[in-house]
Order: sequence, then structure tokens, then C-alpha cells
Amino acid sequence: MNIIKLVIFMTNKELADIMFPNVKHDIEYYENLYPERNLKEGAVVSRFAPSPTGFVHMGSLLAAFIERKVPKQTGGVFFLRIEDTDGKRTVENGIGGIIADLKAFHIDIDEGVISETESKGEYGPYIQSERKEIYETYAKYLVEQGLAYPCFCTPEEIEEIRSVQEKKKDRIGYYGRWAKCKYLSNEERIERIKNGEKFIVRLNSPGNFDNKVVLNDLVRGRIEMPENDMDIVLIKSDGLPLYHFAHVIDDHLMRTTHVLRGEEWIPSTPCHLQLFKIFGWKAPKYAHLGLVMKIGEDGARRKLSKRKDPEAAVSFYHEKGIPVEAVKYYLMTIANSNFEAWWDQNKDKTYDDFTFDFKKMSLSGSLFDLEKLLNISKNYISTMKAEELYDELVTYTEEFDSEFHQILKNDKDYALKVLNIEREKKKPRKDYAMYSDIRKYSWYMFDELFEKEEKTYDFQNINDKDEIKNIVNEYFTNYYDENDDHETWFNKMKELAKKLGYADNMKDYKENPDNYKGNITDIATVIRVAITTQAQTPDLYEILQVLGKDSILKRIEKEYY
RNA sequence: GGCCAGUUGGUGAAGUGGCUUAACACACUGCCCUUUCACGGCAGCAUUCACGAGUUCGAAUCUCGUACUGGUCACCA
Repeated sequence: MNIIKLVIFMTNKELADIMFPNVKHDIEYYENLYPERNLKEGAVVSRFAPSPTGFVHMGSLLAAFIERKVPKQTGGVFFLRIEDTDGKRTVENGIGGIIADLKAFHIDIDEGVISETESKGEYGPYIQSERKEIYETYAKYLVEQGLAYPCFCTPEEIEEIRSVQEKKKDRIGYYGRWAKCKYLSNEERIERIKNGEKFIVRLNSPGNFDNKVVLNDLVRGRIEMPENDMDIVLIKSDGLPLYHFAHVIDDHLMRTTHVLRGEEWIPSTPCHLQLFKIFGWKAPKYAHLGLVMKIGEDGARRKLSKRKDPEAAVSFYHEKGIPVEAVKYYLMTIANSNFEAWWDQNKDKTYDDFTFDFKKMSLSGSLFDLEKLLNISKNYISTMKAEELYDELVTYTEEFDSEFHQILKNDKDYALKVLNIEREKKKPRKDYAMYSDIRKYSWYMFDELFEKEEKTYDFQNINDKDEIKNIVNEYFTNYYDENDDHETWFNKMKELAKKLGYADNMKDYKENPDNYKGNITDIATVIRVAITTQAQTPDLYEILQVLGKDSILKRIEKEYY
């Protein structure tokens, strides 16, 4: 009996050698190369591990945001790993796009890929395609242990198995008695390899579908699932590993403690847990996040899609000029809805000071609410200082509105005055949700724009041309004085109203509307529209002050005299 | 079809057996304030927590079943 065992063991070793002729090290080598991290108790090591498909998706950004936050909270490490084991997914400059997006959102990494060609940190390489030898070493070890084997099945054969399974209503997959290559003798395997037959490497799964395995998910709690009994592929015919294998090897070697990923990964977790167990490693803690959803064209919920939904791409926010901070605040409210209330109590603090908790995450995928984001953005922008807003706006327009950019640069002091209207006070104005709104709502404050825009004047209640002329004329010849303070200015408006037969306060007007031609708001509106063309603007007094006498009179002369 | 998860208002959600005649925020509606708009203030907006049954003195909260939604079952991640 002992002798037979020995023979089998020897052949496994021989098989492994012939399958992996290029492997130089044993697994001990890598275990020593990437030692346990020396971190304090409770420190979380997590990672953002995207495929280089171009840009970062909203859902991924949420994950990356949390993956960054938790290590920061616990004194751990956050690193970026690129999962490029599938050539078909890889896009030109995919890595650069991801790095740029993370940078744009100020998500800094402690370790990992920092450019198309560079990485930092002691646990690399951080690009999976550069880790081929490592995967082979571990696959070889598994073959030696009899826990993996070469599979010679062609795609056609796999398809054949599948259709028989479907017909018989059996579970689909390569497992148990369906796994043809599982039962080949080592002699045959070696011979076929020597004959030059192509093969892939499959796990010889020790699992039993009737046994249960428990996943203690950080956000969902206990999930019980059948053990994995699929002989999943470990190494593909291109020599690179499949996600399942790569994830287990990498996250062990990189000493990852927490894995955050979408809930679509839950079904394959038993397989990952099994791999960790086979190797005798401690599995990381898993947090499976709900997907970010959106209401589709047909009215049904569906996953926010990179291809169909512009708002899924982070570039969307960049182009609109939605502050990255606002997006991050929104992400924080999605991640932990109690954040909003906390923030309300801690206005002077930021999301960095807030303690994120996995247990407070919503289980089901949340609908992406652009409206809500815009509201957060509005509030955020309203708290910015004029100087700060100016800098952001200059940066924004440099890329997206060169004309406005030039105007802002030409007269910074004036631009600051405009931006400061009803700002930097206890109850600041909240009308800009994105930087692209600023020109839209304040173009009339800039003479260069005012002169060139096509203008339409809507005087609201008063439509009689002579009456409009009369009001404007009267105001600017007899009342307007740029040196008036707010109170004086307003008193003059009242006098003007009274003189022309309008009520100078709303109360009187409401009591006896028939006694008046209108009320003071009508007068104010006429002046407002005459100067700006807009019926809705910030405080009229401030506007007149900022615009200044010269520009105002020029506008009046042109249009009314 | 198998396996898994989810289901509280238009939206995000709080809620872990009695303090819930279900917080809070966004949106919406009305009123007030007001030189317009925005801000701000007040009020309204789920007689009810997918449905059914059970446990209990008592359930949105525990159990079971049903329905629906989503995920997954690749040499993709």
C-alpha cells in the first residue's frame, strides 16, 4: 500500500514537472518573498482591482472609495492591482485611464500601479500579466498534490457535455463524473503532453455539493452555500490564470485582509474559499456590495451600464463640472446612509472624519439618483469661498469653455465680485449645481458676453413699452445713485413705485389691488430685466453694485433711448 | 432549471419584538417670508413595511411558504 502511494506521488511530481517546465521556484520562495505585513491589530489591507477596460465606472468608484477609506480609518494599506488576464477586455491606455480617474477623485494609493510602466510597493508585480510565473508555481504545487490536473477537452467537447447535462436536467459544469480528464492516468497525461497536445489546468475539486460552506459576509452576514465541486480552470490555454485562481493567489501573497466586490461574486465565493482552504491559507474577509442601479428605458431597474449610461463614467462629472468632492459626498451617503445626518451635525468635518461601517451598508443595489447628487453639489458649491470657486471655475473653463475662461482671466477681481454675490454669508445662495451652470446663470454680468448674446427681454407683468421706458427712464435719471447703500437704494425704489402709481409694499397691494397699477415687485422686475434680460437673478441691489454705473447706463442707452 | 441574494413612500433610506399613530434627506404640492428667483420657515405627501400563514400579550422587526426583482451557473472579470 505504501509503495503504491509512493508511486502515485512520484508520478504527480513528474506530471507537474512536465506541465510546468519553466517554474524555477517552489511556493516557499514566494511565501518568504511576500511576508506577512507588519501592521497594527485591526489594520485593513484592501485593494482596488479593476480590469483595464478604459475608465472607472460609478459602481467601481464607490468600491474604490470605500476600499481607500477603510485602510485609512484603520491604519492599513490600500493598493491598486490591475487584472489584465483577459486580453479581450484590455483596452489601449486602460491603465492610464484608471489611474487618471482615481487621481481626479483624489483617491490616493499606498501601493501598486502608478503609471502604465511603474509601480510602487514591496508586494508586486501589481499587474497580473506580469505574475505568470507565480501562478504557475502555485498551479504546479497543486498538481504535485493531486489537486489539479491537465485537461485536454476542446471547447466542442465541453459544449457537448453541457448539452447532455441540459437534456438530463443535471447541474451544468465540469465536475464529478462529467469531468473526463479528471480520471486520466498520469501516464496517459504525460504521454499526451509529450505528444504536444494542448492542455489547460483544472482544479481537482475535493468539494461535495451536498456539503455546506458558510460565508460570513461583512455586509450581508451569514450566507450558506453548497460546497464547490466544479473543476474550475486555473490556468487558461494562453498560460494566464482565470480570475478565481489569480484572486486567491494575489490576495494571499499581497496579504489582503478585506475584499470588496460586487454581489455578482457571491456565487463563486465557495470556490475561492475552497482554494484558500486547500492551500491552508486564511481567507480574507469579504464584503459583497449591492450593485448601483438605474431605471432603464423600459421602466425596469437594471445595473448602471458603462455603455448605455453617460453618468456611469466619471468623465461625465468632469465635463459637467460637478465638483469631485460633491460626488464623494454622494458616494458616502450611498455607502452609509447615516452619513448625511452625521454630516449635518458635524458641518465643519468631512467624510474623512466619518467612520464607515460595513454593517450599515444597504444590501440591495441602490438607484443612482442624479437629482440627489446635484442637490449635494449645490450645497457644496454654496459653501465654497469665492476665491476657491474662481480657481475651480478657471480650471474647468480652461478645458471646456475657452471663451469664458479668457473673460475670467482678464479681470479676476471683477469675476470674484460676480462669484461672491450672495456668497460667504450664513445663508448663501444655492443656485449652482455644477460649474457649467455658472456661465448659464451669470452671463449677463459680463459685458463681453452681454454684448454678443442674442437677447430677449421678458418683462413679466408689465408689457406696455411706454410704461417700461417710463419706469426705466425715471429710475435712472431721478433715483439711481451708485453710492447708495442697500437701505437707501430700497427706499428709493419705494418712492419710485409710489410716484408711478404702484404699491410700495405688498401688504397694501394685497389689501387693495385695484388702487394700484401694480406693486413694487413689478417695478423691480422691469429694472432687473432691463439690465439683465432675466426675470430671475440674485439680489438686484448687489447686481447693480457689481455691474457698476458705466455698464448699466450703456445697457440702458442701447435698448431704451 | 440549479444555487444565491434582495423586497419599507416617486427616490435614497432609518428601523434588529413594545418608546413607530414608520425618523431623516432628495423630489413633489401648498402656505409664509420676500424687490424676482433661490435661500429660509411651516405644512402636506407610506393608515403601513411584496403577499399569505405561523410564533408571541405584542412583529416592518422572528419562522415557514408564495410572488416578484436581481445575480450566477465561461479557457470574462
